[in-house]
Amino acid sequence: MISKKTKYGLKALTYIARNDKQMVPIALIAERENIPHKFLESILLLLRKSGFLGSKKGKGGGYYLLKEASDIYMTDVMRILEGPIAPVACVSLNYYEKCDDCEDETTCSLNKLMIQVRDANLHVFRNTTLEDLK
Amino acid sequence: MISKKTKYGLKALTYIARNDKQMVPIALIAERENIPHKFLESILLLLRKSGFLGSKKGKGGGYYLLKEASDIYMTDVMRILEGPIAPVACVSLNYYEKCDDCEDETTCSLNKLMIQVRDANLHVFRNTTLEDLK
DNA sequence: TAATATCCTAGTTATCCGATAGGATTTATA
DNA sequence: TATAAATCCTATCGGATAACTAGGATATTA
Repeated sequence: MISKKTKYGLKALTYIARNDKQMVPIALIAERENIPHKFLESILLLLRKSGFLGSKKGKGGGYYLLKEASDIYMTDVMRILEGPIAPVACVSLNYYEKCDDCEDETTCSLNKLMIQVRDANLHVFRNTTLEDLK
Repeated sequence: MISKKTKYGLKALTYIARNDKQMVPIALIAERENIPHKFLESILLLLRKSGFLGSKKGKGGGYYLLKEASDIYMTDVMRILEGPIAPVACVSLNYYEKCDDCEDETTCSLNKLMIQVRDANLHVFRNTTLEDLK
């Protein structure tokens, strides 16, 4: 199950994408999408620092997409918001970590299944961009 | 990412499946698979109460499969150990729950993506049995 | 009756999730 | 130039959950 952070983040990105070429303030998204204002603030800050969003301060300011929605892939968004796409770190492409309970990955009984799950999810996320959520 | 409970549970089931027709005591699995004994105990208890395992107390006792490994589907195991397969409750087949932030699921921007993710995972789990992990 | 198992309930500890507080900074506009 | 409207940033907090442990009750075998 994905976190609320991820869910809110995706909804916010979609909202911003729908209002492209305009500044979208946090307060507007928060209200329309029923997301706690301060929580959303921290999420948008993260998305900005991760290079998805630009922002402008002050009156009339807000957030906007730095790229075309069709160039924003779910793989990248999910990794920032939710973390690894793989179900276990030992089969993660971007967040690899060795299992401490497992001697040898090649003989681990779960390895094949975990890779299948990873790839199934990757396939979906690689073939979906923010444009598809609009 | 799956919990250690799920990981340990799957490893234990596989271990038991490999030693089918024999009683397998917790202590043996714990040692061979590097799983904390007491933690594993609670997991096997759950798997027994969920109908995957049978057990026998006392000397020479242990756990055994109640069904053929090829009849134990990952969908069922994952739902018990990990919970919903769906990434959000509002697209879950077995654990459905309405979103509190969402008015209408049919117009929710995430709905289609979430269903795709759910189905991708379901497809893997429906086509994998414990036999495949042996 | 001693050794070996599971059964069961109830903890404990640490981490993370979800959300909030409160001010600093920047910008537009009246 | 004052003020309102935004983001920026750090810090914090309560509650839930994950991971694991304790300790005995109960059953079985030899």
